[in-house]
Amino acid sequence: MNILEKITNEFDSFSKSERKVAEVILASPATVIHASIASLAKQANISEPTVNRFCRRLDTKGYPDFKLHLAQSLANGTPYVNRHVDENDSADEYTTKIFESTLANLEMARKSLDTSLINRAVDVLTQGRKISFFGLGASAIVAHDAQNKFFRFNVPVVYFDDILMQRMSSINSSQGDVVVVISHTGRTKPLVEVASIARENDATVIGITDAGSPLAKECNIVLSPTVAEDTDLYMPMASRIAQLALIDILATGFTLRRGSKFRDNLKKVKDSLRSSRFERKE
Amino acid sequence: MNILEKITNEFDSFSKSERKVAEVILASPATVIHASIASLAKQANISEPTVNRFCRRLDTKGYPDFKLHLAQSLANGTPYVNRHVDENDSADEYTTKIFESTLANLEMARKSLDTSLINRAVDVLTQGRKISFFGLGASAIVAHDAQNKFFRFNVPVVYFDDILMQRMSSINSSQGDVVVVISHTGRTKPLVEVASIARENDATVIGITDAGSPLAKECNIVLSPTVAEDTDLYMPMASRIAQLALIDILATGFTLRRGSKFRDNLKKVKDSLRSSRFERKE
DNA sequence: TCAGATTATGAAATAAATTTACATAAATAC
DNA sequence: GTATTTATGTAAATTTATTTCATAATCTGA
Repeated sequence: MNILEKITNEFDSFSKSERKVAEVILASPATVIHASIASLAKQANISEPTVNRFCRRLDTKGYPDFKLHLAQSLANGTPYVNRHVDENDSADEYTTKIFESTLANLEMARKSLDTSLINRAVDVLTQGRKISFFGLGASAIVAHDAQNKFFRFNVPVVYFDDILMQRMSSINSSQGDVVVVISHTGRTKPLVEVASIARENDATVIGITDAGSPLAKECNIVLSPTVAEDTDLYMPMASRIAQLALIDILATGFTLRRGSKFRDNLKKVKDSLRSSRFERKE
Repeated sequence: MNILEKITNEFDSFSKSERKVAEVILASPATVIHASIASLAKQANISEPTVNRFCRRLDTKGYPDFKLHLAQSLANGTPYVNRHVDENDSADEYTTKIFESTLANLEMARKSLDTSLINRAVDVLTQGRKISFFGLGASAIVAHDAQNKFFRFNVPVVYFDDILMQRMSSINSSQGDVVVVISHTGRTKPLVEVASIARENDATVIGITDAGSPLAKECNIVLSPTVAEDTDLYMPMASRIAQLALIDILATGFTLRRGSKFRDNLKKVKDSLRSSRFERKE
């Protein structure tokens, strides 16, 4: 764990003097990195050995080692899922915060994904006779993107963002068909029904959704890229970006499984666009 | 610059003894972090002051400061835009690579964005009478997503992924209208024409595209989230995720500009979904 | 509330690590 | 091949960090 987070977490268990040091450190960690133990002690109004004890309490070998850890925490660009945009933020500030939060959430999603399940999902996708991607609202975009990727592979693929079309399509599905349902919360009733219908018709259902949700229960395979609870406060943000990254992963897995000859297809699709483009001059 | 890269770059300009230290450091930087100047000197078979001079040569204050820099270089986890997926990668490997590349590219996009232009774009958007988002292919998804966000603000907003609709729509635009055209390359001929038509009809055109492209020339404001050249090798990946992050930023700027009363709107939209959802149990 | 125990803190001494000053060796130029 | 510059090492000085030990603060249980 990041030592800055550790200080924050354990703050309550610190003694009076330790809290003083902690406050000074948290206030400006970047300055502390270049301070000697003496100057830090002075800033915090405590003695040098107390600083030293503080460092050891945090499982470092001593003050210099502590500074090393601190430097590393800072270098990580500080992953602050929790840095919320504020009313009076400048363009510069909210831009930074949104990027930081997106990065931190992607990192989180990556850790939460089970690669053995990804592997199984890729298996299923490559063996599928027909692939359908269903999503509503922000997840419709992810489904749309998935179609855009998979159609390049020259496999039958459809995408619907209309609940009626999704229903009709899943009623017509059968063994060998793969249905991918996408929903961040996994609690959208009509979509849960769609998944259920698809299963009743023997299609394999892959869910890109919250692992414990009602939707997840209807799926054969559940992939759940988890992001921080509070990031989609007013509108979907981090969740859909994490879902898109997952689509990239599935598409990549798909092409790898299909072998190298197959990859020529991709090039063909890409080249087909050329005539509608302005040439690059360089 | 990363101090490890710096050592590599300047290696040729080092003296004989300096090279010895450099070699030891490059061989196992993680070990050096915990070594004293004496032990490093011994390992490199040179004297302590030489190590010290080596550190200063690299623009650090001395050995401890050098270790700090080194620690930070290591902490950065090494940004791997260039770690390409390999034929024989396991699910675990390609998952990691895609996440890393996405993260690195987002970081890159963040650095490339000019926040003062974002600020101007937000100005234009808040003052627009009607907002249109146009994109084709993978960028259509981004336009789709933008519509999904901006319609929540209760402003007239449309999105088209069909080139004919885009043309018709821009022919009908007029002063006060804002047209946002999205294209990674900025070289898709029909879309450049659409932008040109919109401008002729006095709409304000915001481009989310490559800064030097033909499309950029037709825009009043150009926002260009730059990603590494080779990441969209076979299909759009990093580019569209960076574009989506930019949409988040514009949408956030929009809500901030509109003030707090306005944010109730967002809550209303979100609440309206409740009845179609399964309740959470916890 | 108070004695006794425990824990926290700081002053001074010690130990460790780093830097400086200076001398010598190596490399380069003329 | 000597003069000059540059590179390196030894040893001393300085800075920095740690340990020891005494004292102060806090807590425990009658």
